[in-house]
Amino acid sequence: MFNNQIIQGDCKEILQTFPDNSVDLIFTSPPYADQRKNTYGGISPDKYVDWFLPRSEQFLRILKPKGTFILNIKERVVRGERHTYVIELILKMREQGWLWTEEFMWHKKNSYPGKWPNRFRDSWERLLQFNKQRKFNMYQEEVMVPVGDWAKTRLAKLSETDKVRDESSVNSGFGKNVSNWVGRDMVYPTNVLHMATECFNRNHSATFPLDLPNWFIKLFTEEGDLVLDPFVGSGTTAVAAQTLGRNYIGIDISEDFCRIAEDRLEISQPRLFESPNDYSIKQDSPNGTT
Amino acid sequence: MFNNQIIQGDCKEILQTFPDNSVDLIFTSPPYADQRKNTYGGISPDKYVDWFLPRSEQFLRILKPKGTFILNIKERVVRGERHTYVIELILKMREQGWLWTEEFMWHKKNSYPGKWPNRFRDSWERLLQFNKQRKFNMYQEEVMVPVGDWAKTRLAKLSETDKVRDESSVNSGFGKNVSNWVGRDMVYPTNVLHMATECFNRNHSATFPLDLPNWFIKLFTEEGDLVLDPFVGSGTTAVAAQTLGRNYIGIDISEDFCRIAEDRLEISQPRLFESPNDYSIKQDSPNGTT
DNA sequence: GTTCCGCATGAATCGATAG
DNA sequence: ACTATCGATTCATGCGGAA
Repeated sequence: MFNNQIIQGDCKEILQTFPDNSVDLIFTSPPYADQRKNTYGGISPDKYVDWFLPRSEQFLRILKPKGTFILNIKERVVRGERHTYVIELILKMREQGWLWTEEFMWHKKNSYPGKWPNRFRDSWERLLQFNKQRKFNMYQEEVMVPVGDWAKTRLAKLSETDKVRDESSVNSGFGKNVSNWVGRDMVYPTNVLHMATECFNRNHSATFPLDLPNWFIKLFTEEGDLVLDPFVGSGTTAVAAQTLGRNYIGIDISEDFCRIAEDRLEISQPRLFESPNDYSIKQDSPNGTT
Repeated sequence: MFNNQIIQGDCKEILQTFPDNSVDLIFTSPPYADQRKNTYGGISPDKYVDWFLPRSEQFLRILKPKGTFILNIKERVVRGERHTYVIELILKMREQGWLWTEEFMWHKKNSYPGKWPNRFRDSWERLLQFNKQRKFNMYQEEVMVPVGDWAKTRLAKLSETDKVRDESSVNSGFGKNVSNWVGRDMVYPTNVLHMATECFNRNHSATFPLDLPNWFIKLFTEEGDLVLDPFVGSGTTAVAAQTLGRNYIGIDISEDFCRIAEDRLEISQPRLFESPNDYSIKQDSPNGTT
């Protein structure tokens, strides 16, 4: 098929040539409404849902039954209000047959600066998880994180004070949980991710950090699986998939972006032989102090 | 009127006795669907919107034109999916006349423990901001936070070495730049709040940390303003308002909760004479490392 | 070789000005 | 009135050069 390629075109048309149930993970950050006008022509917020739905219909068809679709998106402010196109999209996609399984939170540590009389800087984006079935592939152990300071300090004093408390306060839920942590270095993460945007690469404006697709690819796929990004842009998703030993397909309507993505894939390829697992996931430790 | 009281009853009826445009801030964390069954009879997720709308209609009427409504809520999981009642509520409240101004994010640093095969621990909640007008009262300076580690480490040596340099090299352009930073260790926060839940209150569920109402009361009201919590529960919002020198009104359908709230208000009252501003806001520093 | 600092750069938003 | 463009605002981040 098209494995490990960047394809130029509109994913609405390109994907029609794909067979049913063939993709393990779709991870994408589509052009936000009116946001990347120069490359995408600027979809107006009011028409965004209608623009998106025929594409998500294709996503639904080509996704494997146990596959996952992660949609990175954030609504913009229109006339002083958060626009509703994202939450309307969720409702419409459910009518289309999607399950809205979860909403992860990307806390952008370095959000865009600015000051306004009626709002603060927007510092988070949504990562909507959609599935075809209630049962889907999830490899939670792959994204475990080192235990945070909270647990470290808590467990240090456990033997002294908390063991006594453990007996006295049974229904706090705390004492029982602590015993699960003892002797562990790694814990499961939460649904909040703390990552900085990458605004330093001059050649390509990577919209999200490599760690973001990295995390979800590890979580929802195994090696050899197929990862699709239908709005691949500068190719961050494809690079992450390639580095992690997954197959990738990237689609973008812009020829320039396709070329940039191919260049990045070319450059990142040799790294496989140097340090295969050099991408550290800076995901939040459960207490958020990392 | 009812200033500085806890009122037992259903806010839908109680609020009908309130005059129009009389409240400066409504801050509340309503009973989540099916969560506080024993007290509110357990509103089923599918009926939640219909249950809420007549109440939010009263909120809209009694709120001052430049006032704000902060709604702390999070949809629960139903049959493996995030339920849609929260986003449906947003759409319906807009039809009611509300403006959906912003969505703050409360990152719960110590989320409820647990492990499931298909999802991680839920570590964030929504704080939906609604307004009647595009222009509303906002006192941003009241919630400024210490500057992040970046500036801390970089400016740490300023007072020692660089102040000397400042005098010797006048036209380097460096001295002028420094003057902007010296004495300025506070920056505006973002729309992501990092606070731990308070897990010591065992008798009543659905508690949020005192810092949460504290932060919004400081941000959206001045001293002497009126703060309403129509689902006051154990009284956290009222205590915060009282401590900050605002007037409060708390409403709850449960007599037990009303008594607990009144007790807490009684206890917290004397603190005013000890240390009026002793509640440190642990809001996120912009880089999220706090 | 470290550590340290200057610099450019963002999926932004508002208000004013202009057609 | 309603849209389109532009300037001002602001701060975390990594790179590159300097000490």
